[in-house]
Amino acid sequence: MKVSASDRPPQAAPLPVDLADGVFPAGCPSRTVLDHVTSKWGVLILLALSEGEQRWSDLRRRAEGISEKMLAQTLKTLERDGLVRRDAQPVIPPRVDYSLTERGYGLSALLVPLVAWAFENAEDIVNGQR
Amino acid sequence: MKVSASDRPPQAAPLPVDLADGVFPAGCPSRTVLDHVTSKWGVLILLALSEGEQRWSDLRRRAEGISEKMLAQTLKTLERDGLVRRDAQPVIPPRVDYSLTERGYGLSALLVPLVAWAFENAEDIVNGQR
DNA sequence: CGGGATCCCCAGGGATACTG
DNA sequence: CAGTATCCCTGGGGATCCCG
Repeated sequence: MKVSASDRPPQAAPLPVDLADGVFPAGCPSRTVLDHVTSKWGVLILLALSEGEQRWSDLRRRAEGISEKMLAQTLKTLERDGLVRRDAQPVIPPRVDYSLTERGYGLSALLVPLVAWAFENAEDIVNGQR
Repeated sequence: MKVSASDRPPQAAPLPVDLADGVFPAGCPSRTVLDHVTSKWGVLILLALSEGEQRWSDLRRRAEGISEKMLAQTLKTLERDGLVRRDAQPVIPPRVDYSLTERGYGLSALLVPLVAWAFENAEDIVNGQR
């Protein structure tokens, strides 16, 4: 059964079926990946790295409020997902650089507009709260 | 000190300064908004609603695995943020329709490519794990 | 400097039961 | 049908100490 266009806002559009079928099921891999990528700190780290290579301490300062544990965990997850490259140099004191992989850059290109949207709409949203 | 272009992958680009300043600080509103929007269930609900108006029970079935508590909580948060519109009809049995607001649609337009990315890359990513 | 290992805590979230 | 209320628990995540 079809629904006439006037029944819903003009912007409403059906998702590609394979996308809908692929993401909504409970156990699907895309859910896991989505969780990694949209995690509280994951977004910020990915965003920071989209500006280029950064050191551990840079990231720690950049993602204000992150604990060492969560930074390590987030970076490890993103590295396992093939989104972040880790370059450890065997010097004293140690120096480790993190950067995005090709795939990581592809993702960050989608994340940047999202974060920009959040930034632009944040004030309106919190104001509407009261 | 400047870094020459060859030192980093060609895709690396600085974020707009106001964006970087706005999102990385700990207490900023954009962090909160971002957390709502990228929350585990928030993304799926927003995505489902991007296809048009849906009822509570539709959403519950769609976002497979969500508990009633989390569905209620997620919808309430998104409604407070002005992203989701709630239309309760005073009939027996009750019927409540949820749909995206104008702002919600703007957001979903950014979310769809992200979820599509997750779906397309999910297999590669989990395969790379072993 | 860049982490790893531990301990510990509370709130995020599930399950169940009830209601308008 | 569309929620609310309650109980309960575990694992996400902070704090701290240590090590190469």
